[in-house]
Amino acid sequence: MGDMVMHSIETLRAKGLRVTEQRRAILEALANADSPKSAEETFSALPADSCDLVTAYRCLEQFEKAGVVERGVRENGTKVYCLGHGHGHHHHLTCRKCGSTERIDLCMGDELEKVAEGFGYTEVSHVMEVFGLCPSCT
Amino acid sequence: MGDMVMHSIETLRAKGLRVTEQRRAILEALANADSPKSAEETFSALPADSCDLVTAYRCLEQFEKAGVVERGVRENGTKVYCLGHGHGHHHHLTCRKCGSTERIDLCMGDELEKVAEGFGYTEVSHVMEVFGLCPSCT
DNA sequence: ATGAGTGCAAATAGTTTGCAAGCTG
DNA sequence: CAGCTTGCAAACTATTTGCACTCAT
Repeated sequence: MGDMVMHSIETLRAKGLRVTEQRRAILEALANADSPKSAEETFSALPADSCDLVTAYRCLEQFEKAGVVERGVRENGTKVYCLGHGHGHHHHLTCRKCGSTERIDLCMGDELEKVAEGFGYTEVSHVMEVFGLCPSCT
Repeated sequence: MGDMVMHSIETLRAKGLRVTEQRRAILEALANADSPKSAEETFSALPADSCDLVTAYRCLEQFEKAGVVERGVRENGTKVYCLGHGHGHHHHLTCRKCGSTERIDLCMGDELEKVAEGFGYTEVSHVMEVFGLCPSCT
């Protein structure tokens, strides 16, 4: 089990959440993923019968609240998750056709926060996804 | 009827799309909106019996393909549309609680495109939404 | 006239909820 | 042992599709 997963588990405990086999499996799956995954995708990446799909949805939601995963949105609106700790906040470039992704470290979170504060907004967060056609799909 | 709507109608014609009463109504509704609207919201903003909800979905989709509206995604994944404000690609800051929005002109489209091209990607587009708690909801 | 566009009904996809039973701390 | 978690079924929301009919060009 990677550092990522162990650290996430610590965080869960620290927040009073329980650590079950299902949650471990989901964290493992996310840790092994090279791109953000939807609940369904995370679920299919799990060893057979690890848990119910509904549980995947519920855990991912909890994980997000606990801050161990970051949530994004695909071009079509599906929510996607990826383990955040250690990776830092980042974004993804996704191929519209084949779905392959690249990590993008470019982010203007700070600027956004500044602008938002200018409007008097607090607890600012943002979601950004970049899409295109990858070399092999062009 | 505003310039916005007229210009959009021109564009539709130019792309070989037909101009119906329903489409005019939808364009009007978007023109009067001060923030991006979902298909359902656009539909409810229409004068009674302007058209079917399904038609709203279909038109918005066509409008996006034709380039007369820009599409975004809410934090929860619902798709939203707005008339390209005088062409300026821009983003929105949305209050998580009351839904009010502010326009944000900050955008790093160019940088993104450059990065994406570095990966060999073409036809790059991006979606970004910023969320927070507005002054009155804090 | 002819094919794009529309309405209505019904199907999907993604996600959420209710409730009884199971397991963690 | 209390109550967070899970599984299963069912409900829901947002969106899409099939088909016959209508209307813009």
